[in-house]
Amino acid sequence: MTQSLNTKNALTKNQQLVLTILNKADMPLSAYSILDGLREFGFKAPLQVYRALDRLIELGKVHRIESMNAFIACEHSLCQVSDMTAFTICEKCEKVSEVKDKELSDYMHLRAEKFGLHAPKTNIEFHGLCSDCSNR
Amino acid sequence: MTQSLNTKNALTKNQQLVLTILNKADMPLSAYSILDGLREFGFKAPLQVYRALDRLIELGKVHRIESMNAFIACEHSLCQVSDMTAFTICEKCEKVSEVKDKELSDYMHLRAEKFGLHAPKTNIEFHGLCSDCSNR
DNA sequence: ATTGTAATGTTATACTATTACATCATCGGT
DNA sequence: ACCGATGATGTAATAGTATAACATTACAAT
Repeated sequence: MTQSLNTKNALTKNQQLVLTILNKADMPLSAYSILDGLREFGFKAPLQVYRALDRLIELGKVHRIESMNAFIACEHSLCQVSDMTAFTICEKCEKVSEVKDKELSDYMHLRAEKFGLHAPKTNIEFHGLCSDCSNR
Repeated sequence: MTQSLNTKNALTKNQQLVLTILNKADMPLSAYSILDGLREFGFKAPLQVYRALDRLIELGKVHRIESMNAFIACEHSLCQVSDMTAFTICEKCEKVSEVKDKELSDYMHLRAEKFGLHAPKTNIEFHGLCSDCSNR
């Protein structure tokens, strides 16, 4: 049996295109700016973007920045699915950085269970001034 | 001098209406469902809702549930402005509860500074199964 | 009374996301 | 090789969320 184009983890063409444009960007992109960026590769409708994003998020390769309605490529590891994501967001320059912090992640997991929540997936968004902006 | 209708903290009529409908609801409401609920009180346009929400959020009386594009009244205290908000969100019954946890809040503040973020405002959204739903 | 400020009203428009349905490709079993 | 199931894709239409721009009103301070 030949390997399926999409057994479990391989990305489809559309997913690959969306991931590539997100990896190139150094900031979160909106779904529609991804669409515009991919028109030259044949994208024509928002759904093509949203479908790819859904899958990439499921795989942990992309995260959604909830407070911005925008999407960013995972900066960490081999994109394993994690139960916690955290981001710092500068209110001035809008720089977004993903935070990976095992201690924070463990702490959050404990907290969530303390609150009676099972199988938690936690998202944290820190809004403030990044060090560059606060030094100016 | 008579007290201004809106010196510093008093709410305007529109703000009061929006806050009231949110207090009555036991779940987050979208801006447009707030609008619909307030048509009988003369609301006609989304902006009336969004403007009131902006102010109420500024005052800490309302929070935005980022992952739902919806709004919920603050359940705590005298609605003082806090630098951290946290919510548990059940993926099954969609119940949303605000969490107030001084230890968590302090911890987050330390973390944010460790990440080099100044004047942080942090939002946490815990997604999972609430105890009711996970017991079924 | 005049004026500055904030709140409001109103229309139009921009931005974000999903539904619905048609088509195509691939895989597994016969 | 055929068939049917499944998943990916394409496309159009529509639903849902949020803001821009500008006109108007209310009120308190001078």
